[in-house]
Amino acid sequence: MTSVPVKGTTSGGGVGGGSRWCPTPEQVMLLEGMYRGGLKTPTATQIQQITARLSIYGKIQGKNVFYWFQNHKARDRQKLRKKLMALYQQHCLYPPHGQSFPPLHQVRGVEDAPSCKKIINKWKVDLPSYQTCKLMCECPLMTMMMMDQHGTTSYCERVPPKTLQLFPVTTTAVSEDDQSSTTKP
Amino acid sequence: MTSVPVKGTTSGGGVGGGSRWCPTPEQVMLLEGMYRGGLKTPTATQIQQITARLSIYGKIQGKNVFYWFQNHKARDRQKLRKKLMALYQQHCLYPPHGQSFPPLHQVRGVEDAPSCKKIINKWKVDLPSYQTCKLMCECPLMTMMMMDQHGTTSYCERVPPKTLQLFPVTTTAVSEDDQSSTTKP
DNA sequence: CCTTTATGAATGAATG
DNA sequence: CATTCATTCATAAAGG
Repeated sequence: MTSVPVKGTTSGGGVGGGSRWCPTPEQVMLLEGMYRGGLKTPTATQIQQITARLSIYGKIQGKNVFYWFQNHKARDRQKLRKKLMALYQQHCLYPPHGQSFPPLHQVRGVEDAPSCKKIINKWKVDLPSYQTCKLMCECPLMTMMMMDQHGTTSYCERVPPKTLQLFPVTTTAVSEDDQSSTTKP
Repeated sequence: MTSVPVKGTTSGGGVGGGSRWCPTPEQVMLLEGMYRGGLKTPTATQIQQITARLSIYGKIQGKNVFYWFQNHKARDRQKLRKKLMALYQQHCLYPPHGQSFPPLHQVRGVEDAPSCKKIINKWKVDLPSYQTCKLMCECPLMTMMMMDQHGTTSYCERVPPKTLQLFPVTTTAVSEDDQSSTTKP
């Protein structure tokens, strides 16, 4: 697997410093290692240390590390949430009467679009995504869907490992994953 | 990061599966309809529903819908911004002092910072590019440039026309450098 | 062929 | 934290 672009141009190399941080493969690798290792939300101190250590591979700032973890975790959860939602819909929420799906209606062209604002509200008829997720997370279904979500989920954070570990985090071929979309070559 | 496809070219062994999502005309039509109808940023739930509905026209996944809206809006905005910029330059308002332009998003400076939770405040030395745009969008000039897009631009969203200065001259130095102790948890 | 354009995808950076 | 924005990357299609 070829690695990331690594491209020599643009920022990465630490040009005048106008662009955004472009992590080197080494940095990414290390960051991911830490993340998988369980570090999900580094403290200020940790961020500093990490920054220092990674700086030997390329220009990097504390905020980069900070954001990296923020984003990584967020996207991780986001994916999870989406899957849950999909499953949830597919399993529990059938349309009231076997009809297609309730909320969405043909929003044809602009012509008669009934005051956009309305539409938006119309669609907004969903339940708070966050709460929904929370609730759903408590439902056993979660187990199912976690199945294909590789075991990036580590122990630390929140509840102490004591509780339980749904799956043996066998460090499967992490990466790639995604919604199994169109298997990337 | 988790991936780094980089797939050289055509997956040799990759199943004929397919690379990325290729929306069918029907899907595109519906998506555009919704977009024009006012839906610019669907919620997670909406994405799921849309996905379900569009799936009868062809293979599609939640993330595709998500990205579609994301990109569509972004590009829409980008074009708008460009036009505005052009008009802006061509007409009135020259930079206060022969300087170039108000950097739409020049983030710079901000050196590393140790603080944790509040790190953000530390590097928060840039100017709000988004707001700038917003302000610009509210300027009457907008009307002009919208001309050639026919009604594609939905009439909803944002605030109603109002007269106001094009640019925030409030560049009040943010030199506030007091960092006292920032009691960090 | 090689550039240019359009667009799906990914991710760094913010904001609230 | 969840969401959103801006940029950038990777490709496929279109045009010279």
